[in-house]
Amino acid sequence: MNSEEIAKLAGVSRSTVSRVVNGYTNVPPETKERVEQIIREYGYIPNTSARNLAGKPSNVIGLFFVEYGVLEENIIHSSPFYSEFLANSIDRLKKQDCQLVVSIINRIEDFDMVETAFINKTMAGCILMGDIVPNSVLEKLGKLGCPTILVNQRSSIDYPYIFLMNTENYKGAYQAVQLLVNHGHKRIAHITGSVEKTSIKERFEGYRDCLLHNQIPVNESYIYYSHIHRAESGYQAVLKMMADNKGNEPTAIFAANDLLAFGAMRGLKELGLKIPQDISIIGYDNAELSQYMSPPLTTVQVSVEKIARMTVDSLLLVIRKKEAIPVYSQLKEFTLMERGSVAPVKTPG
Amino acid sequence: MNSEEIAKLAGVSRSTVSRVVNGYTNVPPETKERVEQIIREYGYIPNTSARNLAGKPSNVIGLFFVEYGVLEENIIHSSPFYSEFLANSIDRLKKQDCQLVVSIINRIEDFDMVETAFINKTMAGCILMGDIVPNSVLEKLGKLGCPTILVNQRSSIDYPYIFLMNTENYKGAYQAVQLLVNHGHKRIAHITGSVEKTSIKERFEGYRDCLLHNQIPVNESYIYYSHIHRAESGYQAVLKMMADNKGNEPTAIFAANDLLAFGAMRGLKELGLKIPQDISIIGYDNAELSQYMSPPLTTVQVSVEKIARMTVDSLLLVIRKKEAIPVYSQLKEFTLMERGSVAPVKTPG
DNA sequence: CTGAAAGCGCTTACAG
DNA sequence: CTGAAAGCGCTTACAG
Repeated sequence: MNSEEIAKLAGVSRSTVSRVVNGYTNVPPETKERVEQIIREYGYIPNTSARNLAGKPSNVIGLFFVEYGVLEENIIHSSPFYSEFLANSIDRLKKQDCQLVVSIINRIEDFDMVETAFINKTMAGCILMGDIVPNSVLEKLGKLGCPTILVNQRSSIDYPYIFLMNTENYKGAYQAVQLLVNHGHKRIAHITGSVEKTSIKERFEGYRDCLLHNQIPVNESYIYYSHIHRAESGYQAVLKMMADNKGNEPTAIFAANDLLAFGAMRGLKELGLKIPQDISIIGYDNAELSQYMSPPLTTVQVSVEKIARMTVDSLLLVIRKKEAIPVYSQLKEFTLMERGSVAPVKTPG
Repeated sequence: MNSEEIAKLAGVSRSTVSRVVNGYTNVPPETKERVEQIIREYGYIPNTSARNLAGKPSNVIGLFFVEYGVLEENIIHSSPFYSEFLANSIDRLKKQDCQLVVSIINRIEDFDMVETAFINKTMAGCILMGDIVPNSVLEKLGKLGCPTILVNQRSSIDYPYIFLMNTENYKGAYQAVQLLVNHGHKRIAHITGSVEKTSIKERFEGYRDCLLHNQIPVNESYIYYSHIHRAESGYQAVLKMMADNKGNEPTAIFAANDLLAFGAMRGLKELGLKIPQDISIIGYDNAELSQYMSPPLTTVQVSVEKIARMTVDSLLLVIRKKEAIPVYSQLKEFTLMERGSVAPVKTPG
């Protein structure tokens, strides 16, 4: 069943069929009605490849998770943020009759997929998140005019179709650490993650600046760098941290995300420490399970649903209007979810 | 840059360019070399829409998560199984130069997407998982000849391009419950999930049969049905279960998945019960976090990586060979991960 | 308001 | 081994 057959059945030309399919206004109501009737009756579906080839824009969006060199691990698990973002994007796109192609970028060469898809007109635009996207890639995308939204990235690149969409990682982290300070903590450790991720870097900066503004020196031996954002890393971090600082152990920990915090909690318990009596801990992301830990984890919540919606809607707007519309670029809201994992310091100083 | 230009540059016809692009053998090495050189030099990328339109099969696979009527909740979170399956599928497909379109099916009508995409030749085949796919849909897909793999579903539908790929839910559950029985438990409760999911139903059957084979009566008031597979449901289930069975509380719980178990553990703790001293609990899936709970959760592990790989590879094979090849249909392996959440019953009987 | 025709960029018999 | 040509199914100026 193709447009030609529909045309014959309706007694019109393919041009007219095309006009009603595309909702053009210059078709008299009766003609339109008749054609639509036939289309429904015969279940005609316009061929996507033919439409694309003839110049219609694609209705597929690409979502690419960037994580360099970690082939066995998988970014989609590295934080609930990613899988939630994915799920929410799909929901949002479905409502707009768009499709989502998902892939993972492990090496710089993998970015070729993105360009290829756009050149091919097989993809109308894309969302990039995770590790830092190099400028060289952004420049290519920018020159191609590929509508692109970078989630939680910084970039000085200035192309009309490339946008940033960020959450308040710095402030969220700052406020989390301030809570610990307010409880009298001074020996506050930080389990940070991959420096390839802007969100993680910003959380680190929030931690550092909060300490400094409170006249608390930043102690390098209280900072543990884990490259993989999984519970196991948090677990290892805590064991190492406590061994390295015998007699001068931190009294509180700020973990760059909940998964790291979960692992850390397990480590602390194994060391015989009680949370929060002996040591306080705060995570980040408000993973669903954070409230099911013992004790429930204090953490920072960001509305993933909202950021996903803003991202998808903005991208679609840019794609459809074919112009560089100002895009919401930051979700300012976040909430410090105070639960049971933070308590006043036992022995101040 | 199109095949015509490449042809001119290489001094051949478009036909020949097409032949080398498609790796046909009837091109002399020197010609082939020359054309490939030009292609590389100019970065020529064959247009996907044109290829599809001209009859080349698409290289995109659809992955559809089926979950009826739960628009706010999201299946991708309902179990780590789904997000892990997704991540592993992407990895596997990337290696084969294929793309993955992901969507969520909430209503029967949404299945139209699947058909449309296949009719359009925009999708070469699909993977369906989650809630039960109705026969009417399978019949349509079967008649269209759409290569389809159903993960963890039962079906009597017999079409040459429709396959099942299952894990051993029945045996896994049976063995989990047997472990409890071996520890002397008789009052064994079950927190089950959506009956729309075959995997959950099979786990229920494994639970039931294990009890029966051990001459333990199946007590309806020990069975709690939760429709949403989240920690919150497990939490609620346990509170209700304990209230409903005052004086005759279960001494062990088998939860249909880890998320439910996590919630249940929290509920038990709030009720002042010690795990495993007062009550034992087993989950299912071996979620990454299960070993970070206190105590670490005993659970059943299935290799998601393996099932994803088998599924993707089989589907690709069917698509490429264009024939109904026998497909691995069941992953027999599973492992009971014994951790700290199970202990002998305190007061037998 | 509407149709004939060109064009999108490929693939694939077909003929040589 | 290779090219000319038809065809895949649309869209869109263009002319009327």
